[in-house]
Amino acid sequence: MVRILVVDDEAAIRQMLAFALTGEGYITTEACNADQAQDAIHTNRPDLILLDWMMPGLTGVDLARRLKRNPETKDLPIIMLTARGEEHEKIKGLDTGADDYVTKPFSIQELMARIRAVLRRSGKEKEGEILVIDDLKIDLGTHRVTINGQPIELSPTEFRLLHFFVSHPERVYSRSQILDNVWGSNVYIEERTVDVHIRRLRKLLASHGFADYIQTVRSVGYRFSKTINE
Amino acid sequence: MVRILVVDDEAAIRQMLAFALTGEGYITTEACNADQAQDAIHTNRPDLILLDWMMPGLTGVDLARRLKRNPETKDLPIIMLTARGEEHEKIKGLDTGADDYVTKPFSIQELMARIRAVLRRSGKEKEGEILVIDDLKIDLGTHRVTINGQPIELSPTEFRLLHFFVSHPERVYSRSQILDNVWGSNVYIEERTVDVHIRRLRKLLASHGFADYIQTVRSVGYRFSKTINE
DNA sequence: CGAAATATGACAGTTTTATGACAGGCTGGA
DNA sequence: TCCAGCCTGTCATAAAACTGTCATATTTCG
Repeated sequence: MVRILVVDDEAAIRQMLAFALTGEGYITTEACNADQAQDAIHTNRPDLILLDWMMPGLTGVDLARRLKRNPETKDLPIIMLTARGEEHEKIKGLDTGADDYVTKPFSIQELMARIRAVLRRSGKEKEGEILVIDDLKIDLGTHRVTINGQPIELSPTEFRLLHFFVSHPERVYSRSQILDNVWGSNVYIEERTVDVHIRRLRKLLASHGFADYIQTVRSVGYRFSKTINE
Repeated sequence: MVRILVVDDEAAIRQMLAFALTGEGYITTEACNADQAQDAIHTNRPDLILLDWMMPGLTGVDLARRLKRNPETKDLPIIMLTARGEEHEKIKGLDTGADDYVTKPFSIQELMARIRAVLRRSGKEKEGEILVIDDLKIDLGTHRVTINGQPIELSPTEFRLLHFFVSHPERVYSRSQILDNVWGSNVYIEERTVDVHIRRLRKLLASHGFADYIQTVRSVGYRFSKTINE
């Protein structure tokens, strides 16, 4: 489950990118300025950032520099979107810390290729990763979940939800945070729907003896935790 | 538990904001003019102030300046609400000391994003904090309370109440101050209700060997304190 | 002792979450 | 293209959990 944050002040471009990325199986979040972007990065850390070079207010370059300066965010890969007129080479020389550049207008294929390349370089790619918690294993490469060796059949959404929980254990997430992380922002879905998916996931896990890991934190949200609370 | 003070002379706007903020998990207090605001700031220090720029009497700008001049309040982040006609740029130049500006009409999302951004900058964000007093730990990230490692189950209100006490120890609070801080102002609740919640919290803490920390100060209120008084 | 203030236990109304059912959408095949 | 079957988002409803208030004890203090 790779999450991509799209930062661009033009709604049309954001939407186009979101559409294309979603189609490729990425989860997208949008921000229309640097502030919103920072916000999104903190509440819902993406795996990669597509950043428009020109934006009103804090520009993409500034934001990139700032992110690269902060140790907490400096490993977040950034792909900068630049307009043709802006002289690629010159920009590259600016030492913004971006990991790659794409010149508008660009083809979707080209962008996707670069995204994959950057993700591969940053090691964030899904290949080969295996998450383990107790007897639960999530193999991202084969997209397979097993408990104690026994495979479990999960629907796509269940898989993403479990993946999210396993990679963010112990912390409470509100329903809307869960929606953002698992469904991607810019979807409008009833918050209660999260409950339903939680139930489905719980039922599946329970039927394999892996119960009580998804805990309800009343009036806050849910938490995935090994420590059973009494 | 982040508290936000909303200062605006129009009741409708105050209510709308209070509703939206409460929905996001903030505790809100309202004031309809600068005087009330100052009052509220002293009896119930907020973590952030939403301040209308135009108000009868002392305007938002004046109040902001005053707060920023006072060393005790100068670190309180302020977000100024301005009407469109008021020329953003000009206002920014006024050196009011506000930390950010939002132009009316604004979208709730935008406001929330800016609030989070400002809170983040001021380090007041809820994430990751862990409060400790003796063997009592409150982990805001996982929303978990433990005594000596043993988890305690608290209801939402109990959690907020304990959180408030632990972050404001060694000081007496009247029942109405407690109501303001834990329930938010603009709720109409019997003062005696505080007693009941205190009792519930005491009982829970006592059952885990953490008794006598919440002390009754007769005819004044309650105090959370390590130093047991005789 | 008597008034005032606080602690308690019980309770009913609310709020929040869990569940079961369902219909539209989508997918892969026929 | 059409169909069967799986996914999914939403509801209505049931089930829990939480809360605010009261009436009634207890305690405190002059």
